[in-house]
Amino acid sequence: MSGLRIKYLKPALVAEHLARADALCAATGARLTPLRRRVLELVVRSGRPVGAYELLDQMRACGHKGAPPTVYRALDFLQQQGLVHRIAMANAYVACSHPGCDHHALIFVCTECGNALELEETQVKASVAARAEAVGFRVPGQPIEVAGTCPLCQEGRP
Amino acid sequence: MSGLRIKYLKPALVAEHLARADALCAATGARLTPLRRRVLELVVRSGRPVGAYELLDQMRACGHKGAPPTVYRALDFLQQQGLVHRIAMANAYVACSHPGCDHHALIFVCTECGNALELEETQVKASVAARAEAVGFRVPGQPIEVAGTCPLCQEGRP
DNA sequence: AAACGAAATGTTATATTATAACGTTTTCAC
DNA sequence: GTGAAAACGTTATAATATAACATTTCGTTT
Repeated sequence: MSGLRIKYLKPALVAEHLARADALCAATGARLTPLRRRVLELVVRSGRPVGAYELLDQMRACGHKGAPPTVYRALDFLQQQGLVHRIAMANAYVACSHPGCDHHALIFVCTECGNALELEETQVKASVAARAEAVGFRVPGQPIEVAGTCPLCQEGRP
Repeated sequence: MSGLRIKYLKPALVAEHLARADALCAATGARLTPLRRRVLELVVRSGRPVGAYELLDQMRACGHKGAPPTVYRALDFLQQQGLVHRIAMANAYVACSHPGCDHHALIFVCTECGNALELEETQVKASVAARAEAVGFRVPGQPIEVAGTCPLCQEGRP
């Protein structure tokens, strides 16, 4: 991960994302508390996978006195609600781009810049499911991470 | 990960695996030193994904005075040679089941027992490649991790 | 064989990521 | 209001991984 292109989402898109989260949680009875909502907002605003301690620093920069468990608990909740995905290969967390739907099957992660692209997808999902069935594995609908190089980083731009 | 079934490979299979590694490294000029070979042997013998510190403990149990970098460097080398895969979701390392071929495309990882199953695969690989091309991502041939539950763990056996 | 440079290994310290454990506060149902 | 459960605060620590630099080994050249 060399040049970490910063990529903040437009405020309007952030607001829209949060509103959708509000609606989803209201529908399921899950409690999107101010703290959890704040963490989600930070993840959404980043527009890319961010580390837990990065989020913690941002919380602190905004005056919040928090420790790691604060962030990790919020992230756990957000993952359970399908609002955030954990990218294992990057030890990072990214906002789900289609919360509410469970079409999300594929996340391309750029090993150069750290950005990620989540796709709605059926073909890969289907072929994985077929293969899983063949060997007796049961696979839940979690997104699949694929490492690669994004278009921008392929052009030599760091 | 509840019941961690122990699953040691038969000595004959371990020897065969190591011999193949010897041959591959001899062919490419890579130096499979005693230390690296020892680490590979431990990974192969485990027959499942193992943590770096687990390997370190085994090294120490056999009288080797080593520190983390020792194991991590050996693992880095083995990964470069395609002899070992890192399972990011488990922070663990597993022997490649088809070293030398690059058919490996898919690794099912059981979140219950921690075992993994590596498959030679073309369908998933092809659909991922198609999707990657559509969005401009370049994806190297690294195996794809898929979390799930293995047949044994589905039967209630921990 | 001696000397050199590069690769590998040893060693110490520390960074990074994540969770355990327990106390306090808030929230909600009754 | 009261009690139980959920959420949050706080401290400490576990688990994973790497930085930095010294030493040794190895292959090559002289």
